[in-house]
Amino acid sequence: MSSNRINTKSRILEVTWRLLESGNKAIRMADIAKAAGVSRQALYLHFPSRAELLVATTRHIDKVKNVDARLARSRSASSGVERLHAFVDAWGGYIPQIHGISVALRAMRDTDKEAAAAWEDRMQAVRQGCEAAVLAILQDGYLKEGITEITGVDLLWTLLSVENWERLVLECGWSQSEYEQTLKKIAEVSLMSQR
Amino acid sequence: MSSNRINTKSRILEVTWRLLESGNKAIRMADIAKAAGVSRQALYLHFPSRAELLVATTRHIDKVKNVDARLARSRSASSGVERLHAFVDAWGGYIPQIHGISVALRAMRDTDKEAAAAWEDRMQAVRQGCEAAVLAILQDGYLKEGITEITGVDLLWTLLSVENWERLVLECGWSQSEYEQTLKKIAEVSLMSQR
DNA sequence: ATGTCAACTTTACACAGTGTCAAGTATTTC
DNA sequence: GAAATACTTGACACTGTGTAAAGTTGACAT
Repeated sequence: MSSNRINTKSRILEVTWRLLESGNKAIRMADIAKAAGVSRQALYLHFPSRAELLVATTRHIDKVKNVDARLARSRSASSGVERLHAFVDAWGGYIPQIHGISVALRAMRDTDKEAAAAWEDRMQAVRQGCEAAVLAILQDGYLKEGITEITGVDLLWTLLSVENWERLVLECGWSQSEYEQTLKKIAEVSLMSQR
Repeated sequence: MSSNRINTKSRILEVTWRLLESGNKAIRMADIAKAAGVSRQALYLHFPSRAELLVATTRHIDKVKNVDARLARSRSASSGVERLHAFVDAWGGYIPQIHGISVALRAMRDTDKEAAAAWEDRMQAVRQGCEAAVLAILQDGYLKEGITEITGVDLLWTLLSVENWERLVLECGWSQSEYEQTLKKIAEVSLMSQR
């Protein structure tokens, strides 16, 4: 029954995702096992460690939610502003989906290299999106005076951090659209010369 | 020897501070004890738990660095912009000093209520500073259209988060003055109507 | 029908770090 | 010289991760 193994494996991933989404920050291996209806040890038959289970869950979510397609849309924009807006929509809209797992991964960063690397990787992908947007603005000739390409990317990347989303949406109670609109505006006034 | 007890206690606080400043994220009770030249158990004679030791260290740093005096200076500014700038200087300049302990406190938030409360408390103090600045801008009549007092505070508070400082200064390699200058500018263009 | 293999379960245990407990020691203080 | 203070030492409970080994169950092949 090799299909059984596959079923169990993806069931574990689904369950992990669901538990992390619940907002409970202290999800243990035992919790995941219980929710998946397997023994705690069975988890280690499929994933070598907690960190790798979380990383695999991230990849699983990416696959299901189709990140690539989301981000591709921002690449087709013609002008710099459009590209900026499209990217804020794409990434900003994706944050809520991966928020649960992002909390777990970040919490493991200090103790686990794998988790740190996985999060770093994800962040570099976001940074690339920022880079493309800033470059498009630069090529349009609208990059603000005093902002270099690099500092512009640093800035946009920082503005669009998951932590800022958490603060505004979860802590301050902003709606997702308020978040997206405001961040677009701030990114604009911070990066682009207004005429 | 009651003075001995006091010496040991403050030595523990100093050593904890120093170790946290070192950037090593995994400081254990045993490490602190060793560095302070006492047994691990002696720590529990002075502080009931790791969380309370960290909280006490925070208060100790505040006392030594004189936070209150720092923040008081921003309160004496006359105009809104000045107040904004003074607050960014005061808080932004304080972040590097408390960064080590802030990392430790935030890492404990998930598992420890005390640590969570201590950090929350600190953040609310910062928020009050933000509130005062935004209010001053509002009273000057320069608060940007579309920004309410509350959203303005949310925004400034988010911009001035320790996490954003970490990203720009530690991760992106900005200097402290680059950080301060840029944040002042962004806060200005985000919150104030430019004439 | 029987044996084999894969996908589990069960039980046990090592390990790290926090926090508790009890008994012992050294120095001061009255 | 007794009592109090500020420790030390050593043992241990607890939680969560990860490892190891032996047992169970069902599908499938011959």
